[in-house]
Amino acid sequence: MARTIGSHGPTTMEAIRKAGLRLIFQHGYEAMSLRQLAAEVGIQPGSLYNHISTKQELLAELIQDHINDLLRELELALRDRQGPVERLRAFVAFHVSYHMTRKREVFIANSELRSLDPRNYEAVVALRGSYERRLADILSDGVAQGVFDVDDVQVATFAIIALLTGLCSWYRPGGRLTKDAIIAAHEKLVLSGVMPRNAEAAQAGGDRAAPHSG
Amino acid sequence: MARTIGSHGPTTMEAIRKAGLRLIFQHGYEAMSLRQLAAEVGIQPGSLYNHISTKQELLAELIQDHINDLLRELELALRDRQGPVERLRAFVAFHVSYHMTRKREVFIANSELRSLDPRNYEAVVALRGSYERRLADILSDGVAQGVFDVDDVQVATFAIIALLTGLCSWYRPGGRLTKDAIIAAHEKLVLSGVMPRNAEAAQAGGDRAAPHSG
Amino acid sequence: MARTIGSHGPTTMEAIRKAGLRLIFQHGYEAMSLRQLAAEVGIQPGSLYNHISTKQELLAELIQDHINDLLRELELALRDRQGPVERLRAFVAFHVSYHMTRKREVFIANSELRSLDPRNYEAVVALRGSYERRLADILSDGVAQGVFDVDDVQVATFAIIALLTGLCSWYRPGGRLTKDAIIAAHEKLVLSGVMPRNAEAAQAGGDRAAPHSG
Amino acid sequence: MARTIGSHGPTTMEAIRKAGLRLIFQHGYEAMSLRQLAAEVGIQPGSLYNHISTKQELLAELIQDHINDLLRELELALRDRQGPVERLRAFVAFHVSYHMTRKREVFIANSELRSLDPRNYEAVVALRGSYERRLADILSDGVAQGVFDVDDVQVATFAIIALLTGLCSWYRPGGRLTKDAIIAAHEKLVLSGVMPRNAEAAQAGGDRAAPHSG
DNA sequence: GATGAATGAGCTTTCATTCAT
DNA sequence: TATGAATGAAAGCTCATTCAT
Repeated sequence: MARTIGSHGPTTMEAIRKAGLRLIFQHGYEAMSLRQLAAEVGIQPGSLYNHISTKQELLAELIQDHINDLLRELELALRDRQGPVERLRAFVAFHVSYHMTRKREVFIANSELRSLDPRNYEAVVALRGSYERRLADILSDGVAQGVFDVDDVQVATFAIIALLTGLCSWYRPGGRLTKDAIIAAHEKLVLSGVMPRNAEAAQAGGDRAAPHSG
Repeated sequence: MARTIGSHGPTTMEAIRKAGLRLIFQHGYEAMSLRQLAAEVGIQPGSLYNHISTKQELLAELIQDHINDLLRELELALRDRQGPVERLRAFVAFHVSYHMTRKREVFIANSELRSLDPRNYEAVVALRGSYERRLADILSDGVAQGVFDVDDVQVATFAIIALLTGLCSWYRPGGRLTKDAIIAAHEKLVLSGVMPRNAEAAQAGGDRAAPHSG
Repeated sequence: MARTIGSHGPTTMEAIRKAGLRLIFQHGYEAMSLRQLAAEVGIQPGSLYNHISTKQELLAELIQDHINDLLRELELALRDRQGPVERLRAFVAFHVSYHMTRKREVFIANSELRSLDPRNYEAVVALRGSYERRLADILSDGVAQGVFDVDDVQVATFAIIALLTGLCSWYRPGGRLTKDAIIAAHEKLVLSGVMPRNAEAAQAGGDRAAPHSG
Repeated sequence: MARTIGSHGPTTMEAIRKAGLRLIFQHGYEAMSLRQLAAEVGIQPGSLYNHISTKQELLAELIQDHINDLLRELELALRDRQGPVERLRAFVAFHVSYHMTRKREVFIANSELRSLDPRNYEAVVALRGSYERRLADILSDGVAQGVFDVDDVQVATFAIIALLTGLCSWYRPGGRLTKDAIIAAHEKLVLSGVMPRNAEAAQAGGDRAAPHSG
């Protein structure tokens, strides 16, 4: 508990991750220098290497941890949700909500993929693929059951994820809209987008009190 | 093409822009070195400065030119289109089509904004704002006329643009789907997303033979 | 011919080689920093890279050039020399003489071999091998003709080269002995060492049971 | 052997010396990092400092201990040997034998002298001088008694030591020749080299006008 | 005696940029 | 317009060493 100069113990690694997240989000991975990072943390550049093995590995870790969290939490969010409509609604609500609270991780995981070396790149893309597949499966089920009408499930999957992820680039906490309003707006856009017109399919209704609305 | 080594005349600048586009798309602005760029063009690094004034200005020019083109061509695409529905359909078709043919410029203009210095940044963001406003206006009109039903025009604007722009990250020419099929899929997603349910709103019809479909 | 600041043109590379030779001789390759080298030459560290591709390649070049020179000049020194005795004498005189005038190159080529990366190492060792073979051939011929008497040609080859090369570690120009005296002393040692004692001089015999032979 | 990880007690120092010897022999003093050394020993870099005071002092100690051993054992090897010829033979046999069994120490003591700081350097060079003097004395005695014929005792001393020490750079245990054969070969070379050719063997003469003698 | 985290200096190398030729 | 050599700053990383625990 001494904590004399600079930071100590397990705390330092946490500080590095936090500062790294911020700096990469702000300037990009290539543009962030380890000198900057060290200064932010309050240690000497060389001291970073007591905690990370490489700038590249720091990036990989940040991205991989994020994607693992994302997958794990998606699992929780979808547990107990039945039927394509309810599951899609849950997916949207979860995705938007997660992206609002972990904007930086999400942004980095999307925009700095190209800075990963091939080995790390493959690993992350594989994980991301399994996230996308969750949505694709929901859409496929919906199409099969006739509750969704989409020309191409693949295209719709990419489009929906892009739509939802776009949030990161404009959302600021404390903005004009409440979290729930934002979630509701996206739910409506997405659900309308994939449900068949004219039929009264989506009973929608007031019951869609968002998960995560707490 | 032709003029291989030590290329000269007006061609050199064109070669620089082309190579710059490719390299920035591939590696990112920060990660692209002028040495790489010069090598790609077939000249010495110092010779670049006979054509550009700064790495920063090269980026700014590439992005600004792109956004100007985008705006100009959008204008053409919307000319003669009447009514929110038709105009939205035209917007989507134009945006998707443009993004398919100029993927690199689009991607750079989105992802390298943060690398612009403040002066250039402001200029570009302003231009981008006026592009977004075109879509926002269409949506507002549609809401006013009761043909669109969106919770929040601002959110919908961002969402639609993100949805459409996402295309750049997966589209490869010669893929599974034709250009027209991709355009159609996006039109359907977007239009459905913003048109009110139950009413038979979208008169759709065969007339939507896509602009740019040539 | 302007020569404004720092050094220019082909001269710089020559200055780098010269300074490199001196510094590596003095401190060793690992201990010589490119900052030192650049300072010695009168340019910035980064500017070295306009002339060399790598610290490693500089070393390799210095060593390789030396060995090539050595081989080429040995060829000249042996041309027209007939018979093992005369050829051995010429070899010794040449080797000693060369080592006195190019002490630094010789020393580096012997002591910094281990700092070469494998590719360069192989190349240099091969060249060195062909230098050694010249001596081995002379000895073999002499033995075949009965003018030399050595137990093992290989061992003798190594021993003679070591003997002669040892010169580099004590010779200073302007010392107690003239160049010719030094050459003469070495010729005598070597020639005597390999020529048969016509009488029964070394009674050798079983009594030389080695100390430490246990 | 045993005591694998985090080895402690008097053993650790021994492990450090052993590993240090190996690493310095292999990579050179400058190129060996204490991190490498610690890893080899199985402790953390910082822990080395419970055993050594400085990287420099470790080197000095290794070299000094070696030279002291060398001197002590030479004393034993020469005890009871009478007469220049017998003493020279004993010297050669001892030197070769010692160099075959302690190749690494010998090599380091020769090649890393320049890495010693001035104080340590002086001390070691003084010890080495007294080793060389043993040989010089033998040669001088022999010349005085007329059993040796050398042009210059100093040169001969250096040459013989270089010849014998060269062994370290090619000898590998288990090679083509037995230890005794190697010793015999060197004895013959050296003894022949310094003993007078009873006849007019080396006619020396003016004809040895050296190439390069210009 | 060992550890883990820190320091501060230094490393090789790359960078954008300049400029005389 | 192109070149080749230079600059000055900075990059990622390694080093010997220290020291509280």
